[in-house]
Amino acid sequence: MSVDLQLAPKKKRPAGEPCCEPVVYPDVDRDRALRLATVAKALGDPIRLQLVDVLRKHAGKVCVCELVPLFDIAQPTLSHHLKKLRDAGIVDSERQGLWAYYYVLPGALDDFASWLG
Amino acid sequence: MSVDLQLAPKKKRPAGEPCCEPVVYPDVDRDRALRLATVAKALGDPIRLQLVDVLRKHAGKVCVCELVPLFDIAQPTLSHHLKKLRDAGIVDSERQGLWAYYYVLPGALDDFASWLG
DNA sequence: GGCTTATATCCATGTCGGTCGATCTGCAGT
DNA sequence: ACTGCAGATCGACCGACATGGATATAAGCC
Repeated sequence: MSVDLQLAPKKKRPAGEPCCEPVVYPDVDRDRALRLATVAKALGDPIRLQLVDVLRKHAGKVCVCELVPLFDIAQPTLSHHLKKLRDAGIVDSERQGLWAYYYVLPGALDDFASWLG
Repeated sequence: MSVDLQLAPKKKRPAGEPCCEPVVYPDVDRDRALRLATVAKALGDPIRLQLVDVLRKHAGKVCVCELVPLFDIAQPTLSHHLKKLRDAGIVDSERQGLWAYYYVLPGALDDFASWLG
């Protein structure tokens, strides 16, 4: 787990020259780092990344039954990955009768994208 | 592991209406998804994300001895995280005498940033 | 009601990841 | 050579995660 970043205290150096120029300052506090890392971790699997890619490129909601044949994994595994993405706040789902439709939550990746610059 | 995405085959639906409009097409192939997910996974830890944030904001190379006091973790743990970032191709290090200096590899995050849009 | 289909949940298993203490490697200074 | 320090590696522990088979839930069709 991370902690709130603060300026590095001056420590005695063995020799004359310091190890590096001045200090290092942080811009991202612990909570924001946790939120950003949560999104990154959810995207840290090739299948989930491809899922998000497909959902983003496709305007509107996509039925799970369209997603299953795209990957070489069992259906419960795909459902598991979709749940991970839902828990990370990246996608959401909507049931219509037998089928479930998934879509990327608008702005879900904006914070991460702006951090990347 | 993911597979190459292809168009969803037409499957028989139980009732008349199809489950969703046409089909879904992919833009990211398996190899690119693997590369992007590797970067995302490396950023999927709050400490590593803060590390990258500090290194990016600081022009030039940063000594490890400046990084250690920023976090509430043991030194081997920080070294482990830095190694993860190095293995992911995000940062690199350079030794000068006793000290090691880390820096973000130029363009290491460009592909990921452009995927995010 | 009974059958089929779509999706989610449960469960077991094997692997991966974060953490830290101990230890090792280099380097610098005496 | 000896001592001290910075950083990396090793080993172990433990919890998290990916995977898939079996099962549950839920809705349409006959």
